[in-house]
Amino acid sequence: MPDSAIRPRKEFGKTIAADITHRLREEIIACAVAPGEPLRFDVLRERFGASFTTLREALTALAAEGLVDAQEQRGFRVAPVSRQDLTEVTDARVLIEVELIRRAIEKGDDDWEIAVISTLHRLKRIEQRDPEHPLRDPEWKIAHRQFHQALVSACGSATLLAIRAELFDRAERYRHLSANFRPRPRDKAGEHQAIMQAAISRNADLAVQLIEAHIRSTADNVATYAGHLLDAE
Amino acid sequence: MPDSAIRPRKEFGKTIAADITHRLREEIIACAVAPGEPLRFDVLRERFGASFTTLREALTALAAEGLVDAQEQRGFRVAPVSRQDLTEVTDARVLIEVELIRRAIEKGDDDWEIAVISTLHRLKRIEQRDPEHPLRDPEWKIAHRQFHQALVSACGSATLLAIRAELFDRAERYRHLSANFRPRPRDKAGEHQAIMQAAISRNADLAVQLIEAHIRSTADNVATYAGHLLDAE
DNA sequence: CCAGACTATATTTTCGAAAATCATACCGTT
DNA sequence: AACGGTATGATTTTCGAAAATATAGTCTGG
Repeated sequence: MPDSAIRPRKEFGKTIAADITHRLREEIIACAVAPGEPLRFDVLRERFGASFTTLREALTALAAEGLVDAQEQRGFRVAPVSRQDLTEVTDARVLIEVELIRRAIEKGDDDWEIAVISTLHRLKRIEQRDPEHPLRDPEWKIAHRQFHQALVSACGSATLLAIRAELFDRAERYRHLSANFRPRPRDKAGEHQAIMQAAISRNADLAVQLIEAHIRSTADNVATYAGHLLDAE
Repeated sequence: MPDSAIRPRKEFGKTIAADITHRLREEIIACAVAPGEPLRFDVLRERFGASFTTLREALTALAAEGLVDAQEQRGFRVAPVSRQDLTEVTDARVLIEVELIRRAIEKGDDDWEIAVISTLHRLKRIEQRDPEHPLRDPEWKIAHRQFHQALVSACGSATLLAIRAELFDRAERYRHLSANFRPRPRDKAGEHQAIMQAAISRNADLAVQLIEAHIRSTADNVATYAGHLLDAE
């Protein structure tokens, strides 16, 4: 018997819909389903083993996050990618992340410092273990996400954190898009280390400068190595 | 086809789910259903004449917008209100709106100027007609929303405009919350006029200053006159 | 009288059939 | 051949019954 018969069906949420939302989100971010590709119910039904309405609920939630494009009466598709969208997501991320890092540095307590340091430590450990293709490693992705999350977690605004998280996901999809074409990842480890140090030493201006450069250079990389995918269609 | 001619079930969207999403959103913003109130399917079913799954889809969409609170396996409820949430929404609005007004002033073309002027004109006309309780007048609400939308529409970022729209809705719910207790609206007409003039004359710094004051004073008003509703639970 | 287990009821969540809608191919006419 | 309309098949959307889960109420043993 395959896993689905033995393993619990709901891994990430209490409801099947929430679980499928989570799984499909990860697949879209990882570009396991191509941008712009139609999401037909027959296919999804077989893949996720859920019914029409449950899938519909998941797709509706992802549409609100900007990862899925709902075309009324004509179904859903994976949100398309474009240079314009990449630019918008990048600019929005800079605007919000810069503000949040300032607030976090101002408000962060001991627990925040510990979270920043420990998440970076885990990230570096994973990078040491397998320094080749970080985006292919699910553990690296989680650790990377958690480090950036930890940096701003003390900002004091759940509202802005939620918006930041959505934008992070949308940006991560672009990183995956270019991962297959990028010859070699640049020195992210050093950048993360520098950001952490600036944050912990409460040097807000420096941290802001580093974060902005980090975000923008990632986006530039995507535009360079996945440009052909952004122009087509 | 004949059904829609007699009694159009779908007013705002092509699908029933999208229509209910829209109608329920307006009801929540207008505080026709109280913050924190449970949204039970029996009740919604009778009220909107739709089935479980269709309602579920609408509630999921509104949960993603922050107007509904989804409690897994325990149904949905109208998103609660609090001082903390009001502060977060206000701060987030200032952060984003200030940036967007700057971009709009920089990029806005003739069409933008026309949109700003004409939406303000309509707003003032409605205010002249019935200057008493603007928030009770659906037309005023729409015109007010459209004026503020027009101001930033030329910013060039659909992504940030969508985020801004969500925050605007969440803030509008707080305005409605305090509307019943506020003795008399302050001089909004004058503020709108001043914002428009600053924008059209491309005085970005002044426009930013006025917008921020506009947003914050509205929030202060809510905190003053609806404070008792924010502390209770 | 209380804590915990059990039962009954209320409510949410999920399912697959059925209705509605869209896309395509076909046909007849000009 | 080009065009417009229509039938056909594919796909989405909606429905209400059925399953799963939570909540309230009851009972029992201590």
